[in-house]
Amino acid sequence: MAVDREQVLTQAAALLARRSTTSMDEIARAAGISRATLHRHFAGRDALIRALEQLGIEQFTQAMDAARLDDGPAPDALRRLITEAEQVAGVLAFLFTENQLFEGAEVNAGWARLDARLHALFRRGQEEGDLRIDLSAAWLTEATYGLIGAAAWAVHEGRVARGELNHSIAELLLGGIRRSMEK
Amino acid sequence: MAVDREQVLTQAAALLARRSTTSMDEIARAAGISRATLHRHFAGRDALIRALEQLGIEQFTQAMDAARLDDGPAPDALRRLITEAEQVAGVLAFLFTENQLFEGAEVNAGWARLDARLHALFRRGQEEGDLRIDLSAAWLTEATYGLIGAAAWAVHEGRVARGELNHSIAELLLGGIRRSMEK
DNA sequence: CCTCGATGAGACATTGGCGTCTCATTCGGT
DNA sequence: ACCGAATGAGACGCCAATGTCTCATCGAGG
Repeated sequence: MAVDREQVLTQAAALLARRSTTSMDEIARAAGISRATLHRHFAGRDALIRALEQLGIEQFTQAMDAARLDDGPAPDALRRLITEAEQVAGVLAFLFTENQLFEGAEVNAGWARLDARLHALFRRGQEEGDLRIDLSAAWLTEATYGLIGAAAWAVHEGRVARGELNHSIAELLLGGIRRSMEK
Repeated sequence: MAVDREQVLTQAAALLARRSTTSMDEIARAAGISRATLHRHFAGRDALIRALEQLGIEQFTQAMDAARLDDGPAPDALRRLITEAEQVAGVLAFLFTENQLFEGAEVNAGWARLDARLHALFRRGQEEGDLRIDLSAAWLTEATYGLIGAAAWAVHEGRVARGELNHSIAELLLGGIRRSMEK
C-alpha cells in the first residue's frame, strides 16, 4: 500500500502554512500515517520541506505552462493563470509565507524562474498598454502572490467560498474594488 | 538603562516574520541585548509572542482611529488607513503570517474587533455605491491584509521602494492593475 | 566616591522534538 | 492459504532551545 506522496505533502502544506512549527508527529497523523512511515518517505524534516518546495515549484510551473502566459492579451493570460493556480493554492500559500526557505541556491533558482515568468507577463501587459505602468511589475508580481495566499487562507477559514476564489482574485487584481462607472 | 520594549518587539517581529523558528538568542542579539535581559522583560517565548500580538493590535487600532474610518467616502478612508498602517506594516506582516496565534480567546477577540471594523468599512463602501458588490466584504478584508503583508515583504526584500508602499497598495486595491480607459 | 538597580556572560538542568531502531501486524499479490 | 513488502506502534539516545540561576560588571544618581 504505497503512501500517496503528493497527498502527504498537500496535508503537510496545509498544516505548516497554519503553524510552521507543526511537529512531524502531527503531520504524520494528519496525513493518516505513522511517524515512522513519514520518516521512511522523507529522510527528515528538512527533506520534507524541500520536497514541498519542489512540489510547489513543479505544480506552479505546470500551472504557468497550462495558462500559456505568452498568448493573447496579458489580462486574459493572468485570468488563465489564476484559474490554473487555484488547484495548487494551498501549497503556494505555504511557500509564500515560509520565506526562510529560499536560502538554498537551487531552490532559489527554481523559484526565481517562476518569478521571472510572472514578472515578464506583467511587463508585457504594461508594454502592450493593457496594464497600468504606475505600479511596478515587481510589485504586481508580489501582490499576486499575496492575493493568492490570502485567498487560499480565506477559503481555508471558510470566509470565502471555494467557487468564488477565481473571481475574487482575478477581479480584484484586474479591476480593483472600486465600483466602475460603466455600470 | 531601561530597555526599549517596543524596539525589542519590533526587531523580534522582523526576525520572526522571516523565520518563525528564530531562537530567543537570535532575537536578543538582534535587539542588542543579552538573552538574560530578554528573559527579564518577557517571561518566555510565549510571553514575547503574546506581547507582539498585543503591540500589533494596539498599533493597528491606533492606525484605524487615526484614519477615521467612518468619515467621508469609504475609498478615502481606506487610503488614510493604508497611510497610517504603513508605519506598522512590519508587525502586521508578522501577525498575518503567524496564523497559529489566534487560538487564545482574548487575542482572538482583540483581532476580531479590528477585523470587524475593516469589514464594516468595506460594507459601508458597498452600500454607499462606492465599492463593487460582487466581491464580498469578507474577501476585501482578507485581501487588504494580504496586500499589506505582501507590500511589507516586498519592501523588506528591496523589490519595492518604501516610498511607493502607500501608492502601491492603495492604487492596486482601489483601481486594479488594468489600465483605465479614461486615460 | 559610593550604592543600587540593571545588564552581560555563562553554567545548569529540563524539555520537546528529531532521527533511528526493532518487532508485530496488516495488506496486496500470487 | 501463503509470502514479502509496507506499515504501525513504540522504545531509545540525542540535541538544540528553553527557562532559571549565579556572579561580575556597568552606569546613573545621590
